[in-house]
Amino acid sequence: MSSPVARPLRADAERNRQRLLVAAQELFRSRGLDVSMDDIAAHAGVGVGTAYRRFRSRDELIDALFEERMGEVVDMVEQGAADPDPWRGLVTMLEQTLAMQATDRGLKHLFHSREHSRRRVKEIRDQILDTMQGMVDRAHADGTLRPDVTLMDITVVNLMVGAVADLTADEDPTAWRRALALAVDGLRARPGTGPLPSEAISREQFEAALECWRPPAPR
Amino acid sequence: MSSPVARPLRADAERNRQRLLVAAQELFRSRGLDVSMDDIAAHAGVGVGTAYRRFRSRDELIDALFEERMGEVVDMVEQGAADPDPWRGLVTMLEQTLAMQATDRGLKHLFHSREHSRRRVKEIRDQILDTMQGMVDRAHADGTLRPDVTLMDITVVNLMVGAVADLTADEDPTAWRRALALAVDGLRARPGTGPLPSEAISREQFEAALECWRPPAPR
DNA sequence: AACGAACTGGAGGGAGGATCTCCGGTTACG
DNA sequence: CGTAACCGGAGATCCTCCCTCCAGTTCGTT
Repeated sequence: MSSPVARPLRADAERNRQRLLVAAQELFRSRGLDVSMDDIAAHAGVGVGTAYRRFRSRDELIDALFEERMGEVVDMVEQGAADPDPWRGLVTMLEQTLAMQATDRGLKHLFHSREHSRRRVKEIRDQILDTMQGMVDRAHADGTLRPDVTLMDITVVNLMVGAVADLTADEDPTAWRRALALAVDGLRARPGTGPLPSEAISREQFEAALECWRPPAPR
Repeated sequence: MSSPVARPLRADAERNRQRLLVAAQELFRSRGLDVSMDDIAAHAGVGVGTAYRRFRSRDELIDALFEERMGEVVDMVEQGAADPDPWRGLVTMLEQTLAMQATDRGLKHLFHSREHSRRRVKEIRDQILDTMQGMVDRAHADGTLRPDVTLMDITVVNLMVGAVADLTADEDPTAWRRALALAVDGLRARPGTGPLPSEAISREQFEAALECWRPPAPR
């Protein structure tokens, strides 16, 4: 049996733990999860040894930071799903999740990796997709969403606008909004738009594609 | 003065040179330009030493392979510009250049790096953008292109559909066509579409953004 | 068929970068 | 004030990539 009461850390140790968490948070946000422990420790103004003493590995640090935050994304999606106007719900959902991606590459990275999906990410992603499927169905019934657009097309839009967000983040953090506006106009049902070419990608294909996303090269 | 007549390579040497070129071509296409000489040599069934004997550096190999191919991209764009219907020209131009990106990550990589733009890439890119500006102007005059869409928006569409092409290339090599169809519908002029949010990105910002593109992580 | 020049493969040295350990010195706190 | 807890960061280990070097092989010429 493990010790029932873990003695609290000494004051300096706890302070350093916090510093490490803050530093990791900042670096993960701006650069994605591929940040070395050396970088994190340096950014926290602490030795690497200290970093490894508090967090056995980078994964443990990631868990400590992101466990709760993943829920935020679920909330964004469900908030959109709760909108009585399905079209507006869909659009605000895209806006919200993209705003997240634009400001937190770490969280984005987490959702895109199968690496960390050994934990809860997979289930959360499935849950989100189920909710989104409902939104798509209602927007179809409503007649506002182009009928030949599928759930996977929505995720592809998310992916492609997300790419704009990634690449332009350091130059113009709002540039993705224009790209989203264009894409959203493409999603809207309208007379005279022919059927979409090719087939919609399958869910498995999409998961596989997600997996190899990497944050843009730092400059 | 350099030797006026370079003696031809011995038969085996020439054979290996060809093998290296083919191997490099294949790897660059499928993985982008970040392929090690070790990989190329191995893929050619040849020692690394041989690779370095024939090509002083990877850059030399890249030059040998891509010098002429860059012209193809210019042709694609100019072919679109020559279309009497400006809208159709714009769309086919996007299709062509994206089809290229979907099948040749090396060429894509070359166009996106400032690294290699010390050579001709920069001028070629400028030339392409000038031609495209003309297309955009004519499509505006024609009334088919949404009036608030700028040249840079077109390049952003290219970038974002290109991201889809990148990430889905191994799963479904045609998936990008659907994404392009959606985006193109968003570009079309239509009554009732409000002004686009945010500002169009500047050319300098776009160049900077391009630079940090990386091919997706291999699986 | 035999010889010298041209060529080959791949071991290995050097550079860089990440992970993780170890220990002499420092600090908190009962 | 003593000691258990904690600290920093040098450096061991393991990658991967670049590039060189040379003993051994192959070509093509005589």
